[in-house]
Amino acid sequence: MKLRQLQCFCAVVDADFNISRASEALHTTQPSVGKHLKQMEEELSSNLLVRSGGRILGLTANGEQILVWARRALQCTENIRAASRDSRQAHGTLTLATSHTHANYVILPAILEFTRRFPEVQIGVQQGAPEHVAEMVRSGKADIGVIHEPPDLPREVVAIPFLSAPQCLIMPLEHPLQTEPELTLEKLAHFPLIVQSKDRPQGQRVLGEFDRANLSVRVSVQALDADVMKTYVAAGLGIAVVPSYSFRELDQHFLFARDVSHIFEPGVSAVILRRDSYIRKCVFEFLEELSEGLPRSRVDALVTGGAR
Amino acid sequence: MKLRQLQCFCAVVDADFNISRASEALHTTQPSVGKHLKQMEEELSSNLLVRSGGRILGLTANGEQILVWARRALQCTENIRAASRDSRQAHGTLTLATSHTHANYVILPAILEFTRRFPEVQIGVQQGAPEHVAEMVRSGKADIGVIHEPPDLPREVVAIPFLSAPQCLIMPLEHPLQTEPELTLEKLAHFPLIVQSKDRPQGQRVLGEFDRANLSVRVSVQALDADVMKTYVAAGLGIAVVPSYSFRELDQHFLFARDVSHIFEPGVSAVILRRDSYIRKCVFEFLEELSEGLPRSRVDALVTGGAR
DNA sequence: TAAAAATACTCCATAGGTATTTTAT
DNA sequence: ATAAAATACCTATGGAGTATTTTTA
Repeated sequence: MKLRQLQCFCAVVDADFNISRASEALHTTQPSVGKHLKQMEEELSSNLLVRSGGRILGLTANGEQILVWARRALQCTENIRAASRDSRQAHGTLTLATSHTHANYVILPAILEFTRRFPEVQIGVQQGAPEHVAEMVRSGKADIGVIHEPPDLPREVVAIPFLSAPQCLIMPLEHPLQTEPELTLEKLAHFPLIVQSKDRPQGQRVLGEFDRANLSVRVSVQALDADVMKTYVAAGLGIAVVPSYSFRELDQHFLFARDVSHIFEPGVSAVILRRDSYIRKCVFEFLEELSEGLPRSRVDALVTGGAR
Repeated sequence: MKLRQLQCFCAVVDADFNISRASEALHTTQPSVGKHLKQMEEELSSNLLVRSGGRILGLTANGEQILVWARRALQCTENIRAASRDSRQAHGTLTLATSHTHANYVILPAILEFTRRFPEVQIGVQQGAPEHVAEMVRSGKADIGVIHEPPDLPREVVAIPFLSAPQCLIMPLEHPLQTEPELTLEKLAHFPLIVQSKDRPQGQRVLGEFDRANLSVRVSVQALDADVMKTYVAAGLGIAVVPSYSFRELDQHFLFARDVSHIFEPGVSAVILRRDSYIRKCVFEFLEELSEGLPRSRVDALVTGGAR
């Protein structure tokens, strides 16, 4: 068996069972790919592809199984190359995919410290919705994803929680809730609320709490990140629940914040990493910078088979 | 990169960094292996092996990492071959590794039904201590391991619990505990006890219960399996705690059994499978025969990355 | 008839072998 | 002095390409 055979096999599947197109993708010729396939089937003495005359229609049951292993084998060789590249020079670009809120508050200190220690490594920060972040990590376009308590993730990816932040309620200065002796869900429900869009974990969590208590609440604006929410709250559009880390010293000039961790579950942040991929040294460095709870040993164990 | 290169690299590591011996293991020549290594290092433009003059002393840091991926890649190709072999004919031998007790009681019905449905597949049953069973599965000498609530397992292996059996107390006929209105740990402690050796999960569980209650108990015999325990109990050497499935209709002529599930935790049986290996169709067939709780979908999910 | 796969044939790279030299215990 | 790795050199396989035929949608 040759790696080239596996490569051709996967390429043909990826090219919708068109050998000619697969050969283009591999920068080679149609007869070459065709021969490799034939040879592979011969070596394994079993049919991998369903052929009807001159055309290929799909995979046999056996072909389906083998495709999985072939992909993994190729991924391994990719990882070997990546590991060597990484061992030669620790330069390159570290790509993070995250939410606006995390980019702005949670990972900023890590980025500052990381760039100080490894000025030769460029950092790219991509932003997007949680599913988008997960997809970027899955596809390898990002090295690390950082998001709130992830929804269901593709299995090629692992989430490692590293931060649990209490929630706080923010309101404009002079707001009646500022002096309210004890905050309850009922009391919050009297005021218009600014929340994250319902498809974000943070928005779901907050609205879900009202739902569960059977309280109807008026949502004045759906925003995407804590900064916008803060701006809107300061403008008097309503009150909002945000993770405590997003309320800064400076914000006291416009906003008043009160702890509501007795009402809302803390927001859990997790890093997302691709399984079964080589993870570069600089990724481990960054993770250790991001949180004490992400030492190389733990991350390694979770990404590799360990306590998956 | 060529699979042969990876093969040579792994072989050299396995041969304690002796190229000549590695070449023998690969049924080829020393210059051939040497050239592959050199070429691989060249392609990756990084040193994998620590050389001192003409000798190889060990792996570089990078070599260590790459070894892992190389092994996996080769494992994948092995799985591809296995999958094809399996798809051609579902014959061959299915090897089970298990404890005496499981062999005798738990898996017997599955074996009967399996051999009826697949007479062309031979079944080999190996017996051993739990660690031994796990090792056989790990090394590929057995397809399936079946043991009691496993201790810590090598990570190349997964345990899937599929049976939880209440414990029962067995005693000779006419034994005073037979008419005792309510069984307690204290009352059991008055009689000599026959237990599994302390290094077996079942023995640990039973003795642990007495320990936790700070009760001293006289162990008359340490046996290895439920059959021997039953024989000894019938011979009047003491009482014993065994999984309920090991008490059969026929045993009533010699023994009396009472449920003690309120005192002892149920015994959990699990199948042990190798991770990251191709699993033959007949293995899935057998598992489905063994328990309704082991459908292919679940097993597949656990053995592959899923909820590891 | 057009597009895709199979076939035929050529060429060259290279894997693998033998024989030999170099190097280190 | 011995054992192991590197080097030199040879051979044959097979991988990649071009050109062509076959097949089917």
